[in-house]
Amino acid sequence: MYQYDYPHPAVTTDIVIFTLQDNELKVLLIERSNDPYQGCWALPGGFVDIDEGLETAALRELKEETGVTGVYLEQLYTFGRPNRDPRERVISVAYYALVPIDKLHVRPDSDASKAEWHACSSLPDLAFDHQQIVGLARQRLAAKMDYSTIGLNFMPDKFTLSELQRVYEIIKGVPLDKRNFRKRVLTFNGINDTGEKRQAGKHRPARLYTFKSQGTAEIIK
Amino acid sequence: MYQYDYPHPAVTTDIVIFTLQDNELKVLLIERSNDPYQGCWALPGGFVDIDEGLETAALRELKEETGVTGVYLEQLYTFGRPNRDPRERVISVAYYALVPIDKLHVRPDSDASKAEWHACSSLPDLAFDHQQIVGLARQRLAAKMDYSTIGLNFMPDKFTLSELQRVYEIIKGVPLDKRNFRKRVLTFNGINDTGEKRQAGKHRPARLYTFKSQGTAEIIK
DNA sequence: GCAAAAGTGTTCTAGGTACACCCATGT
DNA sequence: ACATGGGTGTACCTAGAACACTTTTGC
Repeated sequence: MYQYDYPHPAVTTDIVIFTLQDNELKVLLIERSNDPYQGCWALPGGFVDIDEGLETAALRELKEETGVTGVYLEQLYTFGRPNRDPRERVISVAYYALVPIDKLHVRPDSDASKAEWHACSSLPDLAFDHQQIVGLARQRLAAKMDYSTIGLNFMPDKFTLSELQRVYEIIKGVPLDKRNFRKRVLTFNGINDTGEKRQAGKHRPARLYTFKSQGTAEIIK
Repeated sequence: MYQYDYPHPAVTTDIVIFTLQDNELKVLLIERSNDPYQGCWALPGGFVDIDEGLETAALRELKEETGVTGVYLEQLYTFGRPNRDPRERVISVAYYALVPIDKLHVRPDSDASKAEWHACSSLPDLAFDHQQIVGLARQRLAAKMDYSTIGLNFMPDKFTLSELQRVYEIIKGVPLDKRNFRKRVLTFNGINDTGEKRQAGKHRPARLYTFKSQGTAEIIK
């Protein structure tokens, strides 16, 4: 039992974990095994330990839910509307993370009966105010695609420029011109030509590039 | 006495209140009358009531400290490093506000022995991690000046274009071209010519303009 | 008539957009 | 030889930057 002179809220982190799969932007959702909202889909997250930093808590959740580390993580917003949780006053510090396509090894932990990737374009009803959290995260992601290198964090260690262009097209939802796209990304010198090529199908092999600073998002322009 | 099965952190809001005075960007600081950091300068702020929204709490602090309402307020970031407060685990949701030059009627409340405006260029040592909070707020403000109408929230109800230009020059720290500046702000149709003029000194009177949507920051460009 | 801030257009430059063809490979 | 995606250059257009003089007022 822990006692305080004044009532204290509980503090959680919720984390919006994005990835790209099958040409779609997806978020990781867990099916809640406990009340409230039992059986309902929700964002991974949980209570912040009393001696644990906020980002540390988010990284812990991320690792527990997807097994990945060293990815792009950013604080999104703090949600604290009274009654957003029926149990007690809960203030949630939301984070969002970008997980490269090749790094995900989802292994749901004990709290969740299952964890699954859901396309952003057709999300189920979500517990609490998680719909709103996902919405804000998508908005932030889309905005940052324009003026930062955030998109590179979706890429595996080695990737082709066509793959990268596809990522931008999916998130922005518009087709891009190949020549202009290449001009722009090659002007920015944060990606390197590995010298290697990858053969995929009956056509010319593509050059492979790497992103120098995985896990970061530099502001450009 | 309030009891919980698991330890709960305390949650506060701290608020960085900016204004412009004497051609300088200033922040409102209070001198702490209680431990910890008694006698030290700190940001206004305080505990979030158990049934109070986060923004509501910030607005309450703002009103208590400066007596102003209806100004631009935005959530900045949530600071939660363990031990940032020596008393107990305290997670602080930081907000920042822009108060127009003519609206401020600072009246320190009981918590603070005094409240004073301090120039950002020469801040005293601050309590807790408040130096860091002010730093982040300044950074955000400077960035938003470039791509939003946030700067208009520093203006009184009626203002001249020269006054507005001066505001931008102070915050960006660089002189601006008068013709280009006027072209840009007049292209954006969120400010209106009142038709009135103001005589100030031995020179031609200046047109007075108003900002249509006080308390907001539209993204432009 | 002079000091002091208000007000007003044009030219130049750079970055973004639009656009079409050849190349390397597998079958 | 043909189908498939990889790779490359130029012309145009528009938004931002640089730049100097006239106007209105008070003293």
